[in-house]
Amino acid sequence: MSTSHEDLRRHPGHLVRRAQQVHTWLWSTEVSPEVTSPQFAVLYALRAEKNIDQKTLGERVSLDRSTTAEMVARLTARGLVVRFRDARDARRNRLRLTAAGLRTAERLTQRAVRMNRMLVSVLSDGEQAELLRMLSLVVDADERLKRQRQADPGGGRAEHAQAG
Amino acid sequence: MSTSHEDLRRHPGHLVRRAQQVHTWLWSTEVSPEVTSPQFAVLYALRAEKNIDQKTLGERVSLDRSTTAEMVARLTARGLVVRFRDARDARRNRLRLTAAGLRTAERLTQRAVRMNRMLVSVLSDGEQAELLRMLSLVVDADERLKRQRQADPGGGRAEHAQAG
DNA sequence: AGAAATTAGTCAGTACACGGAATATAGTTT
DNA sequence: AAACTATATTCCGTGTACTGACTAATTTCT
Repeated sequence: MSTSHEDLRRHPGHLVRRAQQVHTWLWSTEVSPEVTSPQFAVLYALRAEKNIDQKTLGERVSLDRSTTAEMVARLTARGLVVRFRDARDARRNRLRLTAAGLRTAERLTQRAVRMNRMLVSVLSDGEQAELLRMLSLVVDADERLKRQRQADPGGGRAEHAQAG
Repeated sequence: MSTSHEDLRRHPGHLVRRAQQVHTWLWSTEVSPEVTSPQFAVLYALRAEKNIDQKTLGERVSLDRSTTAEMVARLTARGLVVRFRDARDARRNRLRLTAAGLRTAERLTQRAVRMNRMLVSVLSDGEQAELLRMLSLVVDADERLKRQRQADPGGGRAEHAQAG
């Protein structure tokens, strides 16, 4: 006991990082080695909404402007997405899936669903639902907190009370 | 509803990625902007075990060889860690915290614990324990699967049955 | 209309993360 | 001892992710 490196493994933050690592690995082996999970998220979002701009896309897939731009550039280079300046508002890049992009999105959706089942397959169905619910709660609450603070830095009452 | 971009937000994998994002942000605002969470993990592991080599360190904090090497290089450059060749086995880099590294590790441990409480503070105490338990189960199972497959590629029975 | 503020995107810099190839050292076989 | 194998690290290339500074276009205010 008390080999204190075990403590770390009980920190939610560290656990989440490890969870993401196994997810990335499972994705590359079970879904696709060439299209990454965030790239798929982009294709998926572009399939759902036609001609959105980069900012909106970033919001949909939870990526900041810089990362979104890079990712779109990569997907464009590979012929899965097209990018063109909006005529009405020349600040915006509008985005659209190519035929190949659409095919890829559809093909990988099946596999992604299967992989996600694998990822949490040690848990019972009830536990899986619980995990999903709790993760959503945590993410939504913290994203809310982040937006709040960024809008009003240093202001407002503390919504996140720390235990203890 | 059926605005299908909401589907993504119910994929465990995607949720885990977002969870890691909010964790990273909360870390930088609540624990330290200059020492990152993975860097802290390294310091923490080095505090627990003296003079371990890079490979062992990587195992403790769940990082691959390349990333471990880079991180150690950064921490060395900042004077938090020292790295020296093992006399008995000249392949190995042995690592040790400096006095400053130890101080940093100890100072940040308090804050890390507090931040982790914040991260999951939308959940009740019971839920937090459940989340921790389930995440650990998922991570351990998938890491086991990964090691298994890497040791014996293509062999063995499928331990992870996919639902459906 | 002109100034000021806002907004979208780019660019540069830093850090995490991984796989494959190359290198060096160590251990094992014959 | 030479040949082979295993191991630890490094190096290279790619991709994700964020911040801050900058540019360009639009909107708002006066």
